[in-house]
Order: sequence, then C-alpha cells, then structure tokens
Amino acid sequence: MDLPKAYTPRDVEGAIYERWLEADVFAPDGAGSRADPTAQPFVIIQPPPNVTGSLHIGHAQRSAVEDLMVRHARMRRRPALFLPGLDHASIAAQFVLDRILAGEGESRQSLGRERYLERMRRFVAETRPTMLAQQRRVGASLDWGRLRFTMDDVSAKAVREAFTRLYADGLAYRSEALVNWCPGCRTSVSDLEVVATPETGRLWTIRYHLIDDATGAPDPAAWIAVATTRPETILGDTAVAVHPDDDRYRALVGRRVRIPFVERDVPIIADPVVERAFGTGAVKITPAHDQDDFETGKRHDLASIDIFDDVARINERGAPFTGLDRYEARARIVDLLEAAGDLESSKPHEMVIGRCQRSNDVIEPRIKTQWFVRTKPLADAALAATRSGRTRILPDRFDKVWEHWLTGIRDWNVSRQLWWGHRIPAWYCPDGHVTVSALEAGPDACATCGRPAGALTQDPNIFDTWFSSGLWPFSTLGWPDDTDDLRRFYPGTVMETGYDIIFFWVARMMMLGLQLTGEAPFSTVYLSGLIRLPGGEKMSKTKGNAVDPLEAIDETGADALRFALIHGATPGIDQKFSRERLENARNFGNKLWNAARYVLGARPASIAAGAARVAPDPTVLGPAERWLRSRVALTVGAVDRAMADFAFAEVTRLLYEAIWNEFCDQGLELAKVRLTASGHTDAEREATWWTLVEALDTYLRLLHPVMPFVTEAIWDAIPHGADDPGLLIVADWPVAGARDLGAEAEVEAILDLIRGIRNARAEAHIEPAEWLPVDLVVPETLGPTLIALGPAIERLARARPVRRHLTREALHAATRSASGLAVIAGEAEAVVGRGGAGASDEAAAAERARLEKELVSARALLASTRARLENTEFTAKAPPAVVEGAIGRAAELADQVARLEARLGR
RNA sequence: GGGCGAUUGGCUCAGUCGGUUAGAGCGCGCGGUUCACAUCCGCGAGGUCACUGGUUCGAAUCCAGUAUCGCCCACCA
Repeated sequence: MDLPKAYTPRDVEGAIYERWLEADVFAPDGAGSRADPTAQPFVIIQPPPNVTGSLHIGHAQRSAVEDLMVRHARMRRRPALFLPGLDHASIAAQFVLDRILAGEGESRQSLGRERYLERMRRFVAETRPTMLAQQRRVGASLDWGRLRFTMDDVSAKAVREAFTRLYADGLAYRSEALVNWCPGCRTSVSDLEVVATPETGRLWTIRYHLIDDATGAPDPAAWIAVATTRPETILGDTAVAVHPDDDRYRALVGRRVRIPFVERDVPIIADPVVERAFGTGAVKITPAHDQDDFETGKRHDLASIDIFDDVARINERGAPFTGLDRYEARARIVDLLEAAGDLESSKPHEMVIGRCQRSNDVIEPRIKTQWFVRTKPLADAALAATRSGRTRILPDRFDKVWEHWLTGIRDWNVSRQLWWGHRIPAWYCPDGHVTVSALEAGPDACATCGRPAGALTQDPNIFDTWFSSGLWPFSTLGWPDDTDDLRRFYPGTVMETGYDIIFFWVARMMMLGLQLTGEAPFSTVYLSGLIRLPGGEKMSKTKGNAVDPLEAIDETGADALRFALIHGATPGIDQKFSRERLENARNFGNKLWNAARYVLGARPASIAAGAARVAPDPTVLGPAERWLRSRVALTVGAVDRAMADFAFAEVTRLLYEAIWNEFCDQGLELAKVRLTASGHTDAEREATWWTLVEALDTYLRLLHPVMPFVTEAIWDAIPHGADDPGLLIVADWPVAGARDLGAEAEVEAILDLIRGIRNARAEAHIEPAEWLPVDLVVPETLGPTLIALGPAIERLARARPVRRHLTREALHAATRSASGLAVIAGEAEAVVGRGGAGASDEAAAAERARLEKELVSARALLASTRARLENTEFTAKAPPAVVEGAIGRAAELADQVARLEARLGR
C-alpha cells in the first residue's frame, strides 16, 4: 500500500474518525473492542462542557490529555470508558440566553417561566451538536452511545434521589441565612462564585446622635461617630458596636442612638469583634447586609432589616429612599448627612468588594430562606479519602490547597432563584411543612400533616448547576439504579480537569460521591494547567480573547494541535499557546509521514508487495539494525515510565527525539546503505527492511495516543502481523525488547566519527558535495562494526575512499605529507583530505584554529576532572561508579589532549 | 493578611534520585537541487540556571532568606 506523497491532515482525519466509528472501537464493549473483560477497567472522567458553549483551547487540551490516557489504556486491552457529556450550566446558559433575548427586545421576565424554559430548550437543541462535533474533530475517542446530559431524565432522577437522601440524613436543610445575592442575575450564588475584587472605595465617618434618656429625643450635641464604606446600609442598622475594653466608649454601652432617616433608636452594644484601631472604633451593625454584622446580630439578638429588593433598589423599609438604586441612595444619604452636619469625614479607602463571577455586579449580602448542604461531614470524608491515599491529587502540591479549602468550608447554598436547571424536589403545605420527595410526580401528601398533593406547592428554586455536576461520575452510569455500568465502571480511574474548578467540581464530586455511594468517585485527580495567551493572560470566553482550536485544526490538523498541547502539558502548570509549537508539531507529523513513505518505498524486490509482517532474521542483522532495535527498546521503556508517571509532555519529547533524531536522521540513513549498496544478500536487505518496519510500527503504536490520526493512516499502509487487528487504535501497546548495549556503543562511536568528519569539513568550508579521501583508525574492538558501516561513513561523510589503518602510527605515517583535516572522535581518529595536494594558507590556519579550540576545551575538562580526582574527599565519598567514570574520562581526555598536541606539532 | 507557583541562551520551554561537558524547538549565522521530507538536510554561535547565604566531596536540582511576575484563599466596617 502507498501513502499519498503529500501529508494533508484534513484529508486524513475525517475519514479515519469515520472508520473508528464504523468499527465500533470506542465503547469498551463495542463490536471492535479487543478489551480483556477480566482486566481492570480504565475510566476517565472529563468535565462535561457547557452545552451552550463552543470548544476553546482549554477544552482541546483536556480532551487531548484525556484521550491520550484512554487510548493508551485501550491499547493495553483494558476495558476503557470515555463517556461524553454536556452540562446544562444553569446560570451560564441563562446568562447567554438572556443576552440573546435582550437583543430581541425580550427578557426572562417578559417571557415568564414556562415560555423561557421552552425557549431555552430550543436554544440548547441548537447549540448541542456544536460542542459534540468539535470534540470529535479533536479526535476524542468518546463512547458516543453513552452520551449524557446533566438535564436528561437519568440525571434528573439522580438529582432528586441525591437530594432526598441528603435531606433524610440531615445533610440538606432549609434555613434563613445570609446569602450572596447578585442583583444582575437576580439569584443567590455560592461563595465560590463571588470574586473578591480590590477596589478603591470611600470611608465615611458619620455621627449617630445619642438619645437623651430623659426626653427620649436625640441629643444634637452628643453623638457617637461610626465609620462605614456603605452609608446606604444605615437604613438597615439595628445597633452600634464598640469593643468592650474600649475606654473611650465604655460609658456609652447600653445607651441608644437615633438612626437618621428611618428614625429608629438602636442600642450601643459591646462586642469583641470590633477592631478598636479601625475608623472611630465604633461600628454600625447591619445584620441583613454584612456577614460580620449578621453574626454579631445573632449574638445580640438584633433585628435584621433587609432594605433592598431583588435588583438592589431600596425597598419600603428604607422609607424616604424607596425605589432608589443602592448607589443613588448612597449619594443622597451622604449629601443629606453632610447638610445636617453629621458627616465628619470622607476619605478614599482601599477595600475588597465581592463581585459576581458571572455578571460582575457587586454582590449584595441578603437574608434569604434557602436550601443548604451541610458540608462539614462531607468535607471530612473527602479529606479522609485524600489523606489515606485512596484518591491521589496530581500534582501533589494541590493537596495543601485541597486541605485548606475543605477544612474551612462553609455550608453550600444550593438553591438558585433561576429557572434553567433541576427544580428542588421540596414541597410546602399551607402550614409550612416541608416534604422532600424523589418521586418524579412529587409526593402524594404532606409528610407531616397528610394534606393531599393538591394542597402542596413545589419550591420554585432550582439547584446550583454544580449539584448535578457533582453527581456526574455515578449519575452517568445509571445511579441510583444498580446498573451493570455502575457496577463495572464505578468508581472511575482518573478524573481530569483544570485546576481552576478543583473546588467547584472536584471537591463536590468527592463529597457527594463518598456520601451517596460510599466510595471516592475516582482514584486519581489529574489537574491540568490552564492555557494562556502568548502574553500570559488567561483566556476568557467573556473577554472574547480565546484562541479558536478549530482554526488551528483547519490549518495544521488535530494531530499537530494535540501534540503541541500535550507537549506543554505539565500538571498544574499553565502553558502559553504558541503558534511556533503548533508548526513544529505539524512538521513532526510531516516528518513521520515522509519517513513512512520512504520505508514503504524501500521494500526490497525480494519481498512481495502484500507480504505479511515477519520479524527480522536475527542471524543477518548488522550493527545498525541491532542498534536501532535496541534504541527502540529503550524508547518503549522510557515511554512506559513516563506514561505511568502521567508525564505526558515527556512522552512527546521522547518520541519526537526518537523518531526524528534516531530513526530518521540516523536509522534511515544507515539503513539506506544496506538497502541500496551492492554486496548485500537478499536476506540482509530483507532483515534491514523488516527492522525498519518493526521500528516504525512500534513508534506508531507509541505515538498513537498523542497523534491518533496520522499514526492510524500510516499504520494502515504498513505490513501487519497475523495477530494485528485492522486498526491501530485497538492494536496492542508495545512491549520493550532487550537492549543491545554493545551495538549501541559501537554504532554511536561510528556516528561520532561521522559527526567529527562533517564538522571538520564544514569548518573548513569544504563543498558538501565534494568527495574526499579519509584515512582512519579505530580501536580493535570496533573493527567489525567499521567494516559493516564503512559504506555508511562514505555516504554520510562524503568520504571516498575510506582507508583503514591498524595503528595510529600507521595512520600518521600515511598522512604525514597530506594537508588533511584531523578528526579526533573518542578513541577513533581520522584524517580527511587529499594527500599531498597541499592546502591554502588560510585553510591551514582555519584547521589549526579548529584544533586549538578543541585542545583548549579538552585541556580545561581534563584539568577539572583531574582536580576532582585529586580531591580525596571526592574519591572517598562519591559512589564508586562516579569515581570510576571520572577516572575513565580523565584517561580519555588525556589521550585526546595528547593527540591534539601531537597533531599541532607540540 | 495567609498560601502556592514561576524565574534556565533573543523567544517558548525540558531538566527524573544532587554526579562528567545544562538539553530541545523557534529564531540567528554559515553551507546545501544527496533519488522520504525545503513542513527538509549538514555545521555552528549563543546560558554567571533571578539574587544572597547555607548544607555537601559535588547544587539548576536540597535548605534559609531576598527580589520580580503571576495565581489561589481570606468576614476589619
């Protein structure tokens, strides 16, 4: 079979993905699977991408890494599950749709819940195929038959069941609490969705007048000054607090002050939470709109007065300002206080403001009745799983982050005042009884008073999108039903995701998985770094600066994109996306393609075109063939180690190096000699060719998880053995053969000699095409190799004739009158050039200069090596192998120095 | 305020357990129409491994500190 002359990734890739689908090899139990059913399954868990999104470079990288792992496992005959999915992404999807609606002059409110959801379902139906098609273009070998969506019926059932169990176990509760309210999204959000943003605000100091106990009226001449960054919250103040040990205010504790505008009298209380050095040492307390104040309020039994509506306008409780936006109200209040003489000061103040991750609105803490998940016991279980090693986080250093977050975790507000998502399966009866039910149709009656279903109303809120995502590893396998898939593929093996969602997603999966299934949902957490722009900025969909991986695939192919992304993939370390790397990867694919074309075209005539694979005949292998087989064995072992260590970038480097430098630059060049030079038997030529085929086959298998398309295409064209399947994707992962260190050393010595000759020629500016005679001497032991590879030296060093001398003396005697270039390569030595022809003065000077340079560096190295050996502490304490190495090295260098000196006539 | 990461040739990055002469790609210089590949081939230049101190026979690597950049966490109004 032949490969097309030109490598065009686009032509190759689409057709190959089709072939994989037709062969049904993606599913662990597919018709084309060669999985060993008794082997331990390998389950990779990928974050389901947002259904309304499109593939960005980060997805591409993660898909590439996940696909790499699953393909590797598949080739090792493990039942490998890579389950595709989509996330409904509640708040993110609503955010996207709301913007579209705004463009149409509609809104969430104008449509109403039912029509809005209908519109969302249509929208999602449109966007859904996009992401799936894009994952396919990256080459992800996903088991499409198991495609799942976090809003499908199976997921819905899992959500109801999960919540019902948590409620029954006292781990889900409904309570009035301070939540993070986003006025833009009109919903509460979890702590994680609040982004702390440093900003310069103002700190105002204002006076609250003390109440005259006798008259019950505020005293115009007596006040307590409080400092605040949020004057508008005055309207919700229910106390003023000072530190109990603060002498300035000790006498005032227990007195009352008049809150302006709302004309409310509130107590001055003492509480150690107050920082005496800050501001005036007195702080106004607004329990409904500040976390600290909320806690203080609880301690002192203060009233909580919510003064905002859902879009953060002042409500009727902020009477004179009702209807004003919070910032308008702030400005108005400051003006009025100033006019009244109650504004003491106003100065700029550095502070941290919580903003909504989604809409960037300033988050308003508000008291709401919400559903919470009690996280402490769940977090403890998650910590136990990582501490015991049951689940391992890569890289290790994220353990600390994990520990810190799970140790200080607060309860998780899971209800959202949104529409797109799973509705909370809680029903309320007119008496306020709560009934939580996993039944799709809801409960038959109130669990407390028995009122019929008709009298109950379901909670209008939905779940935080991460609640359903948190069930992903098992909800996708049919939980809570006891399905075959669940038994077989749960818990999963590796969960891969970006470190930016370790809390949002990974921690929730761990907590919910442990609680609901009793098992940690995966044994390894592989945290990828993020992809950044060449300038180092984080790519962001909302900023619109994301690089489109699909364009990259169009230009250079999915294989090149995958290689480039995996090449830079160190767990937990960000990588910059660079076009150079992409091109380099594309070039590598091209190199491989052309190497394969050469191999296929070099088939000796004695081998029939469609011949089945045979192993090279070991009795007729030359040193180059033995060298190549040994180097391939080395590479297989190194790749295996790197794979086991999750060092995927290392895998790409190993293969790049092995394929380009060893196989193409050296292996193929050496093989060409035996394949084309006369004087070789058919058997020898065949053995050489089969060696090349064997090496290529092994490299293709090793590289397949990284570059699946091009390797599959090439593999299709090379001869296969009887046990091979029709597709590389299900072919067996290679087993490392035996090393042949002797052959490696011998061939390396010859390659060094060739390099030395090329170097000397280049430095002397000799025409590359010019044939020059070479006289050389090699150590006795290298004799047979030299004979075998003599033609290779000729070809690769452009040397003709090559004359071998048995001793250095003979070499020197034979070349004394010549003006040749001296080459000293290890123990071998050569003289390149025409004997007796003479050389120009400048050529001779250049030759001397080159040798002088070599001498200088050789002497320097010799000196430092000797110095080390003279150090008795070194010889006494260093491992013997290191000392012996240094001794050998010193001898070699001394020899080299002597020879260079002799050559230079010293 | 606490924690983490990064810092290696002009650029982007490797560098395992501390062990000879710190690697690669891109870029740069010189030279190439070798019948697989110019998306290529050959040769070369280019690095006080951020800084300071320590441990060690030996440090890019381990320890302490400093600097710069970046990230995460955090309830001083």
